[in-house]
Formats: sequence, structure tokens, C-alpha cells
Amino acid sequence: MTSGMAEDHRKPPMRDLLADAAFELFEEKGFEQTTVDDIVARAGVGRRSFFRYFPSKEDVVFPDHERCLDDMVAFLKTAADGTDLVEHACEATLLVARMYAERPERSLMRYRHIRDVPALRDHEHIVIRRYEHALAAFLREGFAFRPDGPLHAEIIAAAASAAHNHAVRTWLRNGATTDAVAAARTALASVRAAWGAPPTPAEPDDYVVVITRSRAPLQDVLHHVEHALARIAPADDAE
Amino acid sequence: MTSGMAEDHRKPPMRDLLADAAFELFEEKGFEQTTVDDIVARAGVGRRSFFRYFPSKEDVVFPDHERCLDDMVAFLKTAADGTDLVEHACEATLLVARMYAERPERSLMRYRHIRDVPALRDHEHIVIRRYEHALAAFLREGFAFRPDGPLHAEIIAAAASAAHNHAVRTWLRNGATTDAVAAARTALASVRAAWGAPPTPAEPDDYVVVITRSRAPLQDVLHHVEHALARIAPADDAE
DNA sequence: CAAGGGGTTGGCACTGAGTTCCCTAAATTA
DNA sequence: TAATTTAGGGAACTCAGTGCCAACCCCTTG
Repeated sequence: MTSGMAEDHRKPPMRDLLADAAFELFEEKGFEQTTVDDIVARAGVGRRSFFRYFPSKEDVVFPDHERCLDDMVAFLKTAADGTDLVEHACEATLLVARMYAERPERSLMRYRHIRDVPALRDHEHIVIRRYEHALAAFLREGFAFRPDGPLHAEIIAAAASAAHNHAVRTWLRNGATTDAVAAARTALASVRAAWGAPPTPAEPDDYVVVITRSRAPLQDVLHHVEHALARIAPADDAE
Repeated sequence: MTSGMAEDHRKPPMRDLLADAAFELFEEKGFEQTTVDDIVARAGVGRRSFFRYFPSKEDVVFPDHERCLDDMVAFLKTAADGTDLVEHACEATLLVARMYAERPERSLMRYRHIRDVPALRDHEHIVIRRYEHALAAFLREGFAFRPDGPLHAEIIAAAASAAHNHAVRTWLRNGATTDAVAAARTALASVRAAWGAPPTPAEPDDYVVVITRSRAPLQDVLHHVEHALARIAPADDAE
């Protein structure tokens, strides 16, 4: 590299330089046909530097997820005492959707490669699990007071993650032209409905009377009430 | 190999032979310290044969999951028209728990290695996703009539999978001495309660009156009813 | 200005997973 | 018995990932 002429005043950090070179080559030749040597040659850096910034060749496809996971963990920590746990967890997943929405074209590119390359599909699942694990850890702590807390934490984390991922994947499949965060929020409504805590705490009493009117299949209502009660009372746990 | 003397009358198929040799070595030296060459040397077969039976070194740790996944897919196909989808999906996951319970000592061994080796943790997630994918595909088809069917399929599949895995993992953590299938069934009760279809279809009418008595926090009940209704009526979807 | 000293990068050389190609031998079938 | 299929053995190769060390940059300190 010549060093005399101001050098564009700002050299992009090695990480971005490598990621850009990698995505270029992936577009040209595909992920599997591109070797790490190709990437470092295109980036004009040494081979060893690649693995200093990415633990594996697959990881270069997900360059932002590490930071995003940190953001999520940080956000989860901001929960106050009164915060609804499920609500907070759902909101946390939106950080990921927001990350996707920030660079739609790159997200689309990544989506195509993930869809076509088995190794990347697998790696995406591993990345997703990391988010899920962070959510579960947060919920587990919040549900510590109930005996089936750990179980519920896992279930809700998995459900929220699944809802979010489905929304984002649908958003990508449709060209990433709409609002990804809104789509994710809509999808998460189902999770909130099934598992969310009460937003308006009425005074706790000994009786509950629910009277409702609906043309929809009422078995669902009955069933949900029945099992909501069953879930509250017996507190069965597989310790 | 000498071939004159009846050869123990029954040579175990290559797959089991390799898996047994592998587990022996993993116990002795750990997964990471064991090379594929070690395994084939112990098994007394050629190196090439290993990769004929296992696509990767990690896969030898999960030798039964392929067959188990086939079993699950086959079981899911047996759903009759009247069958409750969520119920059937939950029941399907018990096939996996049953597989774990069949060889508790081997399951424990595997658990210890998975817990300690990051590469195996990752690979387990990939395997789990395959089950989840099968469940989701089944539910997606069954929920095809509702607009948010695909989303619900993903959520319920993830929730059922998470509940099952949590139960099995807890079972393993406690030494694999109790009934794994029962533990899984108990854990899945939460999923059934939240997402299961009504087991006793009452006559569909225009009104629902629920009167119940409980010392438990009643906000939960109200909240679940409220959102169950909201979910039935508007049918919002992120298409 | 010179001498460090921490941090970043490059350049090997090495291990080991996974693949390709080809050979051997047994089993099957004509 | 001859031909063909099928299962396994084995050398050689590609490439991801790691360890080690030298070179370099930049900033401090004498």
C-alpha cells in the first residue's frame, strides 16, 4: 500500500473490508466456490487476518449478529421491576428485525445464499440459537419465582424467536420492501396473546366472571380459559 | 480379518461398529482429541468407510437421530382428519424422548460430551431444527385453512420442541433415572394448554359465559381470555 | 532523536476434516 | 464359469482453521 497520498482519509476497518470482499466473491462465484484465500486476496490482506476477525468462513456471512446480540443482552438488562417480561423479550427480538431492515439489500443477498447453501442454513440456526438463549436466560431469571419458570422461559423464548424469524423470513421472501419491524411485531402478537402477562392488573379476587360475545368458534375460548386456569393452579414441574 | 472361523456368527453392521468405536474413544480422550483416523483404526476399517456412513465427525455422536426423524415423519402422517394437530405434534416429539430413554447410559454419555464441546452443542441444534422443521411442516399443512397458519405452525413447533428438549435435558441433568417420556409429556402440557385445540367441542353458539373460582392471580385469566378473543376475531396476518 | 513496547498484521507450516478417484474383493446373476 | 453389481480399502488432494514468529506501526519515554 502506498502511504503518501492521504489514502481516502479513512480506511475501513479490517472487518468490513473482509466482509465486503467476501460478499463480492459470494455474488460472483457462490459461497462454496469461494475459498478463504480468495477472500483475503480480494481484500488485499493476509490470510491469517481473516480468522482474527471471523472464527469461521461461515461467520463472515453474519457480520453484524455479534454486535446485535450484545445489543439485545444490553436491552434485556434495562427491564425495570414492573416490566412485563414477555413484552420485554418480544421487544428485544425487534432489535434483530431492525438490524435486518437497516441494510435490506445486504439482507436479501444473505437470504439468497442461506437459502441455497446447506452449511449456511445450519450456521444460521446456530446464530439464532444464541439469541434464543439470551432471551431464555432473561426470562428464566424473571420467572424464577414460579416452579415451572425455566420451562416457561424456554418455551416463550423459542416461540418469540420463531415468530420473529418467520416474519423476517416472509419479509425477505417478499423482497424486503415493507416494514420488517412492523411485520415482526405483528407476528409476535400471537406470542404475547398466549403467554404475555396481564397488562391491566385488576384487584386480585377469589372469583372471575367472564362474559363475552363472539361469532367465532367458542371452543377456543373455553379451551384457553380452562387451560389458563389449569396452568395457574397446579404448577406441575418436571424437576 | 480372518474369515475361516464363523466370525462370531453375526458381524454388526459397519455403522454400529464405527459408532461404538467412536464412543469408546470419546470416553477415553474426549471428542476433540479423537480424530477420524483414530476411530477407523479402532474399528479396524478403512478411513473412507467412516464418511460413507456419517457425513461428518459430529454426526457419529447422533447415530439414531436420522432413523428417529424418519419415524417422526411417518408418525405425523398417521394423523386422521379429526385428530387435534397440536396434540399430534406433541405426541410426535415423544418419539424422540422415547429414543433417549431406550439407551439411558448412552444418552448420558452423549449429553456430557455435548455439554462440554461447543461443536457438538452447535450440531445438536442443527439436529433439533430438523425435528422442528418436520413438526412445522405438518402443522403448516394442517393450519392451511387459516391465514396465519404458517406463523402458528412455526410458533407451535418451536414451543413443542423447546418444551420437549427442556424436559429431556433436565432428565439427563438428573441422571436419566426417571421416566423421560412422562417428563416430556408433562412439559408439553404447557404447550397444549396455550395452543391446543379444544378437546371437547361444545356446540358453537353466540355467547360464552365462564364462571370460575380460583385463588390464583386472576389477571392471567382475564388476559388470556381477552387475547384469545382478539386472536380469533380480527385474524391479522403479516402476508 | 533513539530506544523501547504494546498492538496489529503477514507469512509460513502444520493438523485434520472431508472429497475424489481408483483399486480390490465379495456377492449376485446370467 | 464369466460378467456385473456392490461394499469396502486406500492414496492423494483441497481447504478450513491454528500456532508460532517475524515485521511493522504508533505512541510513549528517556
